[in-house]
Amino acid sequence: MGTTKTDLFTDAQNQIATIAKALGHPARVAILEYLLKVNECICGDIVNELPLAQPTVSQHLKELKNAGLIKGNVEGTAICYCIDEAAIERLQAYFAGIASKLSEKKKDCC
Amino acid sequence: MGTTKTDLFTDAQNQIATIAKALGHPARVAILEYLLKVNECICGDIVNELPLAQPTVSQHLKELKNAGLIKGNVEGTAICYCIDEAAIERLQAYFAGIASKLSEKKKDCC
DNA sequence: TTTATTTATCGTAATATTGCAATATATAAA
DNA sequence: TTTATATATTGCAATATTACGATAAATAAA
Repeated sequence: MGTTKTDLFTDAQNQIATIAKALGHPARVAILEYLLKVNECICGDIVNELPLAQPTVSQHLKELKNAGLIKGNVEGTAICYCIDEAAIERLQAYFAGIASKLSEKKKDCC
Repeated sequence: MGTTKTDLFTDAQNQIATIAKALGHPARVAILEYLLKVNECICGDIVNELPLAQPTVSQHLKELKNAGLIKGNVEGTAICYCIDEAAIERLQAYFAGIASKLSEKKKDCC
């Protein structure tokens, strides 16, 4: 118990869930928005932007990276992080698809 | 510890995180997709669609409802569930906004 | 080499999530 | 009222997440 039964669902469902889960924490949303605001690779600097301790930020960055939402390369002493467009586009396409299917049908329920 | 420090982030960041978190489990993605496929209110039936026990499904439905992703009304013995368009549209707009800002800038990094 | 700086990892405590059996609740049907 | 059916809640065990201090690793600068 306590473990998500991923084998019972499709790959597509698991992939969406993985990306969504990575954004399921405000610190990780804040990191994404900061990377977007600066709009270029950030080398160092992210830790100072967040009201959390350095190991905690490092852990959140790792989760975003594992989920494919950000990319990062070693750049000397610092690390160069930026948003991975592919993941964002996948999410955007997914929800746009749902929204368009929803608009096709009746709203007179619930 | 173990608790997310929501007070350190903006309301907007917490709202996105809450909705994303609700979709951070494949069973809840599957529920959303099932509601979309049927494209009308579902009264009963959801439990049979998922490979999980009834209390587990009930719990997932509760989380989707708390996050505002689905709506549900009591309908006799059954419960009528359907997708809440507003939440989907908020997500779609959020990611579309990120995607468009990303496309404005250089890609020659990371 | 030594020192400073930056990020990652380890270890751990507190809390949250997942899943389900058992049970409760609520309504429909007999 | 009794029975059947559908969903919710409770309680619990297993696991995951969150957060951070301490420490390691890796590179730049002195």
